[in-house]
Amino acid sequence: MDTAEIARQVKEQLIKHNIGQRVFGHYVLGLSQESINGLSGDPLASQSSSIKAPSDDPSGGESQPGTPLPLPGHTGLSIQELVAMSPELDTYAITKKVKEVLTDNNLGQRLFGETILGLTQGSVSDLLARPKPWHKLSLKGREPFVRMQLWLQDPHSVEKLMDMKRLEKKAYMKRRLSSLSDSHSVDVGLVGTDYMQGSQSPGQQHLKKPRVVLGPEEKEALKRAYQQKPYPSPKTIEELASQLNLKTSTVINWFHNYRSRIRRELFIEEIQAAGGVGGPGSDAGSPSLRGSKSGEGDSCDGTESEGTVEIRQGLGIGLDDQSGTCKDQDMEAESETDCTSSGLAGPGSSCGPGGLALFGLTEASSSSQASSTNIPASGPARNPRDNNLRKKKAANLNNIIHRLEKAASKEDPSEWEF
DNA sequence: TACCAGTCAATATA
DNA sequence: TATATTGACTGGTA
Repeated sequence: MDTAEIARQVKEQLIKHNIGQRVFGHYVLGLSQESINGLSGDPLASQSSSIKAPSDDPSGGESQPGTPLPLPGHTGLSIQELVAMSPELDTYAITKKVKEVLTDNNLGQRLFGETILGLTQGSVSDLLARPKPWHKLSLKGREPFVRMQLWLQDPHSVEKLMDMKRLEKKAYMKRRLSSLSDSHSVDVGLVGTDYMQGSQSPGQQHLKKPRVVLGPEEKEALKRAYQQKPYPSPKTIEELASQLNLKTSTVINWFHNYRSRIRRELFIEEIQAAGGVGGPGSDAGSPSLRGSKSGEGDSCDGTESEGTVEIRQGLGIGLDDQSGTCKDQDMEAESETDCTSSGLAGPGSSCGPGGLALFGLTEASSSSQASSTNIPASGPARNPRDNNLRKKKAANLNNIIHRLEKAASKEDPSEWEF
């Protein structure tokens, strides 16, 4: 888009919603008012590539993230550079602190997400509740944590967010007033939740696909299928889909999501078991360890699965084995055991720095989060969660042993499979 | 091509 | 109303 056009539209929006250039410049672009005034070139190009061009008014209440605040004190560096330069961060401690600050100051996840992180409320909720350990994150995944860290370090962070909150409220009230006085006015540009609730054009409306909501029976069946085979063959997927009256893409998506969320839950379990107190993971609705767990430690051929009979009887599906790769178990075994149980960690090992701990507990955090996540060789279980973890780890160890044995039976090391 | 990480956004729940 | 959950999607990687 033409930069002059962008500038023109931004100007229009600022006037329309009574937002000063100073505020806009400070919060959105990290520039002074004079700089904003003189903008005729490409104001957004100087921002990090991850910082999307403002598509809306930050105080407009629209549920559209993408315009995080400038990085305090680091305006010369892009977020990617900061992430790349960042030392290992304790993501759990960061999210804990952020949650505290937000709660203490009565600041919402939506506002925080949209202004500070450039993420939606749901993503923020997810991040805060289930932070992945630093070393498990990609560069992109680290970005929000760096932003959070910088935000926490900024002495005026709360103050700025409060300002944003006030601005939002003001803009909202203004809209309310104007919509009351002119019920015919069509303000689709910045209508916030109104937009979400259906003020789109009819064209947009009919493009929207209704969200699929899986029923408890369907979920249960899928979980059982997962226990049988975390990586079902196309044939199994087809069968599951037809039995459950779902689209195959829905089944595929469900398996992807479930695998990924289970993996993430394991990180949380590990962190908590390692010393994190309370915090995330105490939820009961996550895909974590309630009935899906057997899939993780089971041998690849599913011999330990408890769902076999049920799924076959319940769905009439013969789960074929040919294409199951056991990759999920492999990965989870890696993430849980490869650093602790043997020398299996390869080039892509997920061990923390120096092989200190399993889930990337930073040196800083490892002191507070116990010395490691290693499986205790023995000792009484402290609570059911510990038992659960122990079981999982034992299952994963079995898996590793199983594969080691398989590997050992091959003479040529190049044939070894891990 | 299959899988994953990360995210959105609709919906459910507190 | 704020937060949590989750199906779907995008883009990257092996």
